[in-house]
Amino acid sequence: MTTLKELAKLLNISVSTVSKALNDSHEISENTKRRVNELAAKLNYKPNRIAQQLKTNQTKTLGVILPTVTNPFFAEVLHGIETKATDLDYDIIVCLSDETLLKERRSLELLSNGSVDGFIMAVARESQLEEYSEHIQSVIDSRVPVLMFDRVVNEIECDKVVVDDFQSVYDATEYLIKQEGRKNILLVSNIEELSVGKLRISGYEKAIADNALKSNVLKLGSIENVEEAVYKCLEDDPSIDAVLSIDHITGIIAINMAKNLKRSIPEDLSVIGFGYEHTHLLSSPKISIIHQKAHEIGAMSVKLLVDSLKAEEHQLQTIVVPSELKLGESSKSS
Amino acid sequence: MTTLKELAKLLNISVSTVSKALNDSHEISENTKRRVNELAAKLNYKPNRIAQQLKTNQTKTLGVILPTVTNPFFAEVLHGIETKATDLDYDIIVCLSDETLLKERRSLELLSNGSVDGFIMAVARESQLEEYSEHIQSVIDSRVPVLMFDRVVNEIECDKVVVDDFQSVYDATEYLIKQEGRKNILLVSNIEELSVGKLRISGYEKAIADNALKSNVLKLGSIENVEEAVYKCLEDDPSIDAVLSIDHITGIIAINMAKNLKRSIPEDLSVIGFGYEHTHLLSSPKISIIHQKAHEIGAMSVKLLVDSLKAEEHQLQTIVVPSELKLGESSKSS
DNA sequence: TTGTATGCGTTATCAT
DNA sequence: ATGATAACGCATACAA
Repeated sequence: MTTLKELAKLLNISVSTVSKALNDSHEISENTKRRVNELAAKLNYKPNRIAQQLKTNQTKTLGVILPTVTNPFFAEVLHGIETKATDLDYDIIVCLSDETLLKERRSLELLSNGSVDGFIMAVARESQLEEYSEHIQSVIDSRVPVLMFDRVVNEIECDKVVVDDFQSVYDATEYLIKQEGRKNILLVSNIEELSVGKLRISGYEKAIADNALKSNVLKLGSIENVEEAVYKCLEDDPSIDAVLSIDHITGIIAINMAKNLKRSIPEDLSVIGFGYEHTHLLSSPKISIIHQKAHEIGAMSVKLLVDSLKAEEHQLQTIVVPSELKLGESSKSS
Repeated sequence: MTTLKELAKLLNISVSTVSKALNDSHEISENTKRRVNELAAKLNYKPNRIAQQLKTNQTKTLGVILPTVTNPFFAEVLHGIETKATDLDYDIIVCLSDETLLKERRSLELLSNGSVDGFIMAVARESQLEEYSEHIQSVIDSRVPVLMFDRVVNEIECDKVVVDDFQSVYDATEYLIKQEGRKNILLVSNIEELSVGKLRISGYEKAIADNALKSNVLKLGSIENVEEAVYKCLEDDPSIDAVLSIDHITGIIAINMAKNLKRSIPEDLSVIGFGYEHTHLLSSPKISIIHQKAHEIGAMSVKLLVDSLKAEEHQLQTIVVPSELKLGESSKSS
């Protein structure tokens, strides 16, 4: 790697002159600038990023801690984060907690030594179950800003970007009832123990209660054979006329099982699930989804965090990114 | 952030004594070590990573450049990379090229200024189509090691980790012919223009030729309505008794379309696709897949790159990670 | 217009 | 056993 010192020596001028020339300082003569820039270009000089970071005491890097990246929701959030960060001239260091408290904690500790200017994170499943968050508070106390998205800890005061979990499911349930005249809506879930799962189920329960219907919830979080469970549930109760899945997988399974049971979709049975960019491609008929704007969630998170990094006075915010009901072929259009 | 200097001042000793004490140097008295360590713990001192990087001239960070992360293959590779890197005490900076040459090039340039000790990358679709790779060669020339996985540029000399694309598809085709007695195998693809796509198709063609059968290839790369195209193809030719998809999506579509056409799977029609961890969950019957060991590919890549970083003399290698045919319910067991 | 000196936080070498 | 000094590469306040 070429350094300022090398350029200076080759040109027989001082390091600071070279530095100023490269930064186009008005103190430097055009002639010198030209000479410096030519040599720099020739030797492919690039200012050493590490040295700059040490000097300016900022890394222009964000720490991103995700529970997993094989879940398409988080994959798409990551895409949004990466795109916006690149836009704003930030790098991202990515850590995966694998849904464990241990790795989440370790990553936070390891990176809060000046490696990053701030964190964007969604809390690991285990951390949520154990309701443990001291490791996160500790980072904030050490004055490294943290932004939480999707899965958040209410007790911690920090910027947050969340989905309208309650409302979107409430609305979808209302849609099935009011627009499609469904009476027996089965809610299917494999994430009932997560904060977002609870909110979504509440949205469903509220809509069901508001319409004086009977709640019907199938929790699959700890079940081995999900397909079989869904199949049996549908088989046992032929009066079920709609399935509302609150995750990105059980909705598709419900469609497949319903077809195996010879139920017509959407005539006999409507199916709505949660989904992302290409979810609908994977089912026939194409599944209707509550589309979480995952990309946008990621982008918003970066924007909010970087804004707070720049501002000296910052008001903590919680931004709600509304979801959108995207009708496919697995439910009737109104 | 607490620094050595602050500790030194509080303890009325010199910076270098503090540094040595914290590094458990034998030159320092036990008593001093104790005092220093206690204060350091109390103030939550952590050595500034950036300063260490500048000093040692290594970042312990790898640049990871992926075409996309919403494709489950790359998501799982990323998981493998992250896990192994954490293991070996490396961080990863992740960039997404979005399949474009522009972003790939930009990321490479931006990070080859001392930000990372080496790169792990899969070439963007656009770079492959345009057969442009000077930006990669240029990084290597500047003495920053690059490792390519999956989608590689043959002309560039560097470490590589690849899948047995040709062989795995050859074997799967043979399996359909020999074990299941299939005669009219339709190959379905939406990645025929990529290096890996070409290799996979060659594997198929070879097996077909070796068995004196008729080749039947459906290329969907630029098609709008994939479902319709697959449906029509199956409808038009009832003699098709097997589908071999070389990507992770068209196999599932083929199953759905075949069911719509009332073909029995696997009695009338076998389906084999490419897949990853949870692919089989998304179809009924569960799809048989050529399972690319994506996680392992990521882990191997990190190991190979880090090894080369440590060695002063390094022999370039190309490692082939064999795939595994995992039978689901969409093909007959032998 | 150019050059000198200083400091970012750490570590290593060389005194004391 | 402890401390002073230099160095990593860069940027900037200050001198010349």
